[in-house]
Formats: sequence, C-alpha cells, structure tokens
Amino acid sequence: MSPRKTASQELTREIILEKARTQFVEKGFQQISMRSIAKQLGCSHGAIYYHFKNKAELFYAIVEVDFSKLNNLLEETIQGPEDDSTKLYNILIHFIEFGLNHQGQYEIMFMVRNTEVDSLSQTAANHSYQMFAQTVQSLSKKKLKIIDVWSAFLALHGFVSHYRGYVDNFEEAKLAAESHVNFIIKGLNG
Amino acid sequence: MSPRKTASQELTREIILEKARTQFVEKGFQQISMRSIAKQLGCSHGAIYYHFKNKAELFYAIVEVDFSKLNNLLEETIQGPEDDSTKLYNILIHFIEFGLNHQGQYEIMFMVRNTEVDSLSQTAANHSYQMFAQTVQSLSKKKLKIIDVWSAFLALHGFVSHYRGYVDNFEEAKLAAESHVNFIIKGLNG
DNA sequence: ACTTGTTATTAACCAATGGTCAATAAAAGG
DNA sequence: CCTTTTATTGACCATTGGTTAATAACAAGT
Repeated sequence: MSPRKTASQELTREIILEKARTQFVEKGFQQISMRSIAKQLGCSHGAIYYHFKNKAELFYAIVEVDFSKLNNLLEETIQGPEDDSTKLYNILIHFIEFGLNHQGQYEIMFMVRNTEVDSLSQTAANHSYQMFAQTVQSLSKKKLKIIDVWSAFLALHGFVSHYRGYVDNFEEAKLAAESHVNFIIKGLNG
Repeated sequence: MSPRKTASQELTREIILEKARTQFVEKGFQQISMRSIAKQLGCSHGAIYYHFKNKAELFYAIVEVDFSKLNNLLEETIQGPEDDSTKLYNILIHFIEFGLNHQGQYEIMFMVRNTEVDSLSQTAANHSYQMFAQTVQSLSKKKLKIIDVWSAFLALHGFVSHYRGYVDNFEEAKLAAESHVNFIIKGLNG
C-alpha cells in the first residue's frame, strides 16, 4: 500500500536476481514475465524497473555470471594435467554440458536474435567463442585452420540448440553428446 | 462496417496465406501479429480466426508447403546424374541453402520450442530428418553409423541456427557453408 | 419475389504482456 | 524538526492472442 517499504524489506539488485534466476532457469526468457517475478518478490512489477532498465537487462545480468563460469571452466581445463587430446575432448564435452545445464542462459547468449538482448550478449558471446577457439587451437595436434575451429563450434552449437528443451540436463543427452564430440574430433583431425 | 463483406471481397484461406507469408518471410513468426496481417488484408483480425484456429496453425500452413519443397529437393538430388560423393556434398549444401533462404520456416520447423506450434511441426520436422538421413546414408561410400548421420544433421543445424538473422540469404554465407560442409564430410568419412 | 436458414465478418470484449510515470511515504542528512 | 533524496506503488498505455454476440450477405426452397 505505502509507496515505499521499510528498510528491511527493500529490494536490491541481488534479491531480484536471485528470485528471477530460479524462474528463469525453470522456464526460460520468453515464458516468464516481470509480473511473475514481482509476484514472487512481493512487490509491484514497476519496482523492478527501478533496479533494471528492462527485462533484457535483468536477464542479461543473470546470464553474465554463468558465462564467466564457462570461461573459467575452459581455462581450468586447458591448465589441467591431462594430455592434449583428452583436454580437447573435455573442452568440447564441457561446452555441451554447460549449454544443456544452463539452457536459459545459452538461449539468451547464443540464440535470441531480436533487438532485445542483442548488443550486450553479442559481445559476450563473441568473447566466449574467442576463448573456445583459442583453447581448441592450442590443444589440437596439427595446426588447425580457423575455419575448422569455427565449424567445430557450430557443430557443438547445433547439438545444444537441438537438445535444449528436449532434455532437462546434460546427463540425459550424455551418450549422444559423447558420440557427437567424437564426430567433431574426426572433422578436426581428418 | 457491415458484418459481412460482399462476395468478391470475401476472405479465403489462400488469400490469407498469401499476405501472411510475405510478412512472415520478412519478419518471422514472433514479430508479426494477427492484427498486422488483418490490416494488410483490410479486415478485422477476428475474421482470420474464422479460417484458422490460431496463429500457430496459420503459420504452420505456410511452413508445410515450403518443407515439402525441401523434401522434393532432396529427392531430386538423389536421383540426379552426379556421382555419389558429389550428391552427398550437394545434399548438405542444399539443406543449408534451404534453411537460410527460408529462415522463418526453418525457425518454426526446427527451433520453436514452446507448445504453440509443436505437435504439428514436430512430426513434419521428423519426417524431413528421416528423408535427410536416408538420403545421406544411401550416398555415403562406407556404411555409416546412424549416430554419425545424426551428428552431421546437428552440425548443419548449428550452421543454419547461427547464421539465421545475421545473413539475409544463403549467398551471403556461401563460402562458410562450403567449408562447413567439407568439415562435416570429413567427420562422416573419417 | 419472399422466406428461411446458413455463413462470414465485425466490433466489442478478455486477460496478459512490457513499459512509463505522477504521487508519495520512508529514509537520510542537515 | 525540516528538507531532500530515494524506493515503491498503482494507475495508466499500447500491444498481443484469442473469444463471442450480433448481424449483414449469401444460398436454397417455395
């Protein structure tokens, strides 16, 4: 009722992100509304707009965090103790694993096309790809053509794009993923 | 004004499809509204619902036609005079070509996930894949594992999924497409 | 021609959605 | 205690997909 809540109940970016994230992870960008988030927060949907410019910016803030985790994961893998061809295999698998275990995030980062999210996610996606490409190239036996690394990425992307929505997590598509990664490696080494 | 138009101005499924198609091809499923179609038709948006159950059904009717063209294209290719490895190459290229020259259709058929379109496009997409798989398998030198054919499809899908929205048509991505197809063939033959 | 029944269309309606904004009460600072 | 800043509300907007009662145009029967 009152136009401002008492200090202990005030909204913060963090509390909004927390609640938004759970809904987002469950249902994806399109399916959840600012009003449904507000409802769970116990505030009016207008209040959220005080903390975030719009829906896209709110969701990008979520996505950002997870994608820096992906980047870390790639970096860790490359510095691990395994031999290079094992590492290469792991990189490819981990990319798929990330995509299927963070489907909403993956969607915004690599699939949403209209102007909504765009310029933000564009550069971030690019950064993730750069990291991927660099990693793959440094791990491969022979000097790879960059265009082949790009093809490998697109092939991974196809896998995630397809299975997203059909499976709930990586585990459910693990066998297919392993086989697909082997296919890609054949393409890289062939 | 009047609750029914004179005979010569009456709507038909065909006239609706025709106008809807042009908007659809230009902007895609999400971006165009029943009202914008109605506006171009010079009728109220309610009238369209007399001819089509809902937006999904209307757009599926468009998509259906184009996808039967894809299926024909695959069939023609397999019966052409070229040798098998050329045919295989052509099949893969043609799939990408179709996807990038019919981006809206491809989107509905292979990418839209929410319940809207679903069961309709699901079976049609499956049919298209079956045809693709069968064709690829019959053209390959060695007996392919079906899982590799699936990987090849996913790799193509990744290409189309990515370039959709960045290019307007196949021509603009032709070089990349050719290289990607070679990558896939290495995976199949490797 | 008149009557009757069918059919295609409209316009008003509904519930959501993303987004904006004046009003305002709580907090912070002097 | 007064003033300014700040966070929130709730009413509003335009737009969307979809439904439905009312009704004019049509076709058929006589």
